[in-house]
Amino acid sequence: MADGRNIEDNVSTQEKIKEAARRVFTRKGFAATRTRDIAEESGFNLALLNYYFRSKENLFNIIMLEQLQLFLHSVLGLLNDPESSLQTKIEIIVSHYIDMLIENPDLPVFILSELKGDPEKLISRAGFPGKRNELFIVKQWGELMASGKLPQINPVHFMINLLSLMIFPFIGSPLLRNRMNLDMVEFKSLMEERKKLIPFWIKTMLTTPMPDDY
Amino acid sequence: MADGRNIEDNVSTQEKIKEAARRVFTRKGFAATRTRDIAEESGFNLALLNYYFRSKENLFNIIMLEQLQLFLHSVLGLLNDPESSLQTKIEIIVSHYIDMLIENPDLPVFILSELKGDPEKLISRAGFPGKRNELFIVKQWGELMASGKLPQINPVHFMINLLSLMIFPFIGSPLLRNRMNLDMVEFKSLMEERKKLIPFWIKTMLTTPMPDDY
DNA sequence: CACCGATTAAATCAAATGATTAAATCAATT
DNA sequence: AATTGATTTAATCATTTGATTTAATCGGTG
Repeated sequence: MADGRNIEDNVSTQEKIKEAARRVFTRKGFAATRTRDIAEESGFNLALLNYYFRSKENLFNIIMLEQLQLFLHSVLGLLNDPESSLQTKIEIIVSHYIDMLIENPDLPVFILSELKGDPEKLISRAGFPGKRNELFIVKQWGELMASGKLPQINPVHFMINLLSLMIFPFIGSPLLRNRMNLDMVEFKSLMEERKKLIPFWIKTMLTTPMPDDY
Repeated sequence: MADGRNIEDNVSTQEKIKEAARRVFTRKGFAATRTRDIAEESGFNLALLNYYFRSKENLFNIIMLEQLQLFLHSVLGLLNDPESSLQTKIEIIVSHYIDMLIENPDLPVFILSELKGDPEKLISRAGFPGKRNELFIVKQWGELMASGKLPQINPVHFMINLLSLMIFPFIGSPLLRNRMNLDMVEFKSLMEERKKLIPFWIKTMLTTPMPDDY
């Protein structure tokens, strides 16, 4: 009965198709994806794709929006939390985000290669937390920097570094694994290590003043 | 005469077509690229594409191989130099590589999204310097770590961090610029700053021992 | 049983696309 | 002037691909 063909079930199959579409789209990108691939991957047939979703574009937009949420929300959401200290904020974000990336290793390449050029249109449609100066973590960082002997570095560098150290390994995973002779198990183990290492690195980067000859 | 139509000139136009192909391919990827786009971009017509290069695939493989050289050689080549110290090696690599990325901002996404899955076939065709344990810089790093009080961290992390901090900003550029309210000029200026910052960060990461509670 | 939405199967369309061809033009060379 | 290779123009082909349609089937509900 859980697999029958009643009215309630169209939610389930519709969801199955969406899941299949997500897998194929994130693996191959929009242009390289054939609607027939999605149909096959879903276990249903082509006609049913257009029965539920009217077009490839439409289906893609739905997927993209959800994946964009997944990609941005956990980071930007937590980054905006006014409760936690800078240090714990970073620890939480890194741990959560690396877990998410291990579950969705194709996500970064998908987002960043499909978003080429005009992110505004899509992003604005999704009500994400604000830009640079609205982010609470930037305010925290600004106060910390103003207070003392921290190196005077544009806070944007700090954000870029945090994202780089978390995300890039997954983007470069195939090449890195090849060049470094890593199998998937070793790679995942390294990523687990980075949950602790990255917050430490970020902290030392922030708190170590640059010598004069730099 | 430099623009006439003699025998020598087919080198020039063949090169122009390849350049056009490089631009379109790196901007849109293989699947989204139409041979007609390349023709238009090159200023020549479709028939001439197949006159010089027999197929889209063939043209793409030529481009991909060259771009792969560009993407890997400067890093892997310099990484293997036994002459320079670790510190200066890093400084040189970062400076050169960021310059190259400013010139070719689409290169990382292109390489890393087209290489999905099976890098071996392409990479092996290009005789690149060796893998993990053959790289001289890894030996240097290993000696340094064995010698003393450096944190005991897998050297692979060090490589990953170096590449992450250099490459990711260009991969995430559209999104970063959008979220951080940066125009292209500010972005490039930040990347220039990073030529000095990244070597410093890497060094502090390497030489700062982790406290016990980590 | 009769009805109904879900789903399939198969055929088909129209457009896009990679590739090829043939004839013409054009510029330099001989 | 004749030759030759580069390049264009335009037409055409075969496939792929997104989309639509129609008729059939299937399973649960009333």
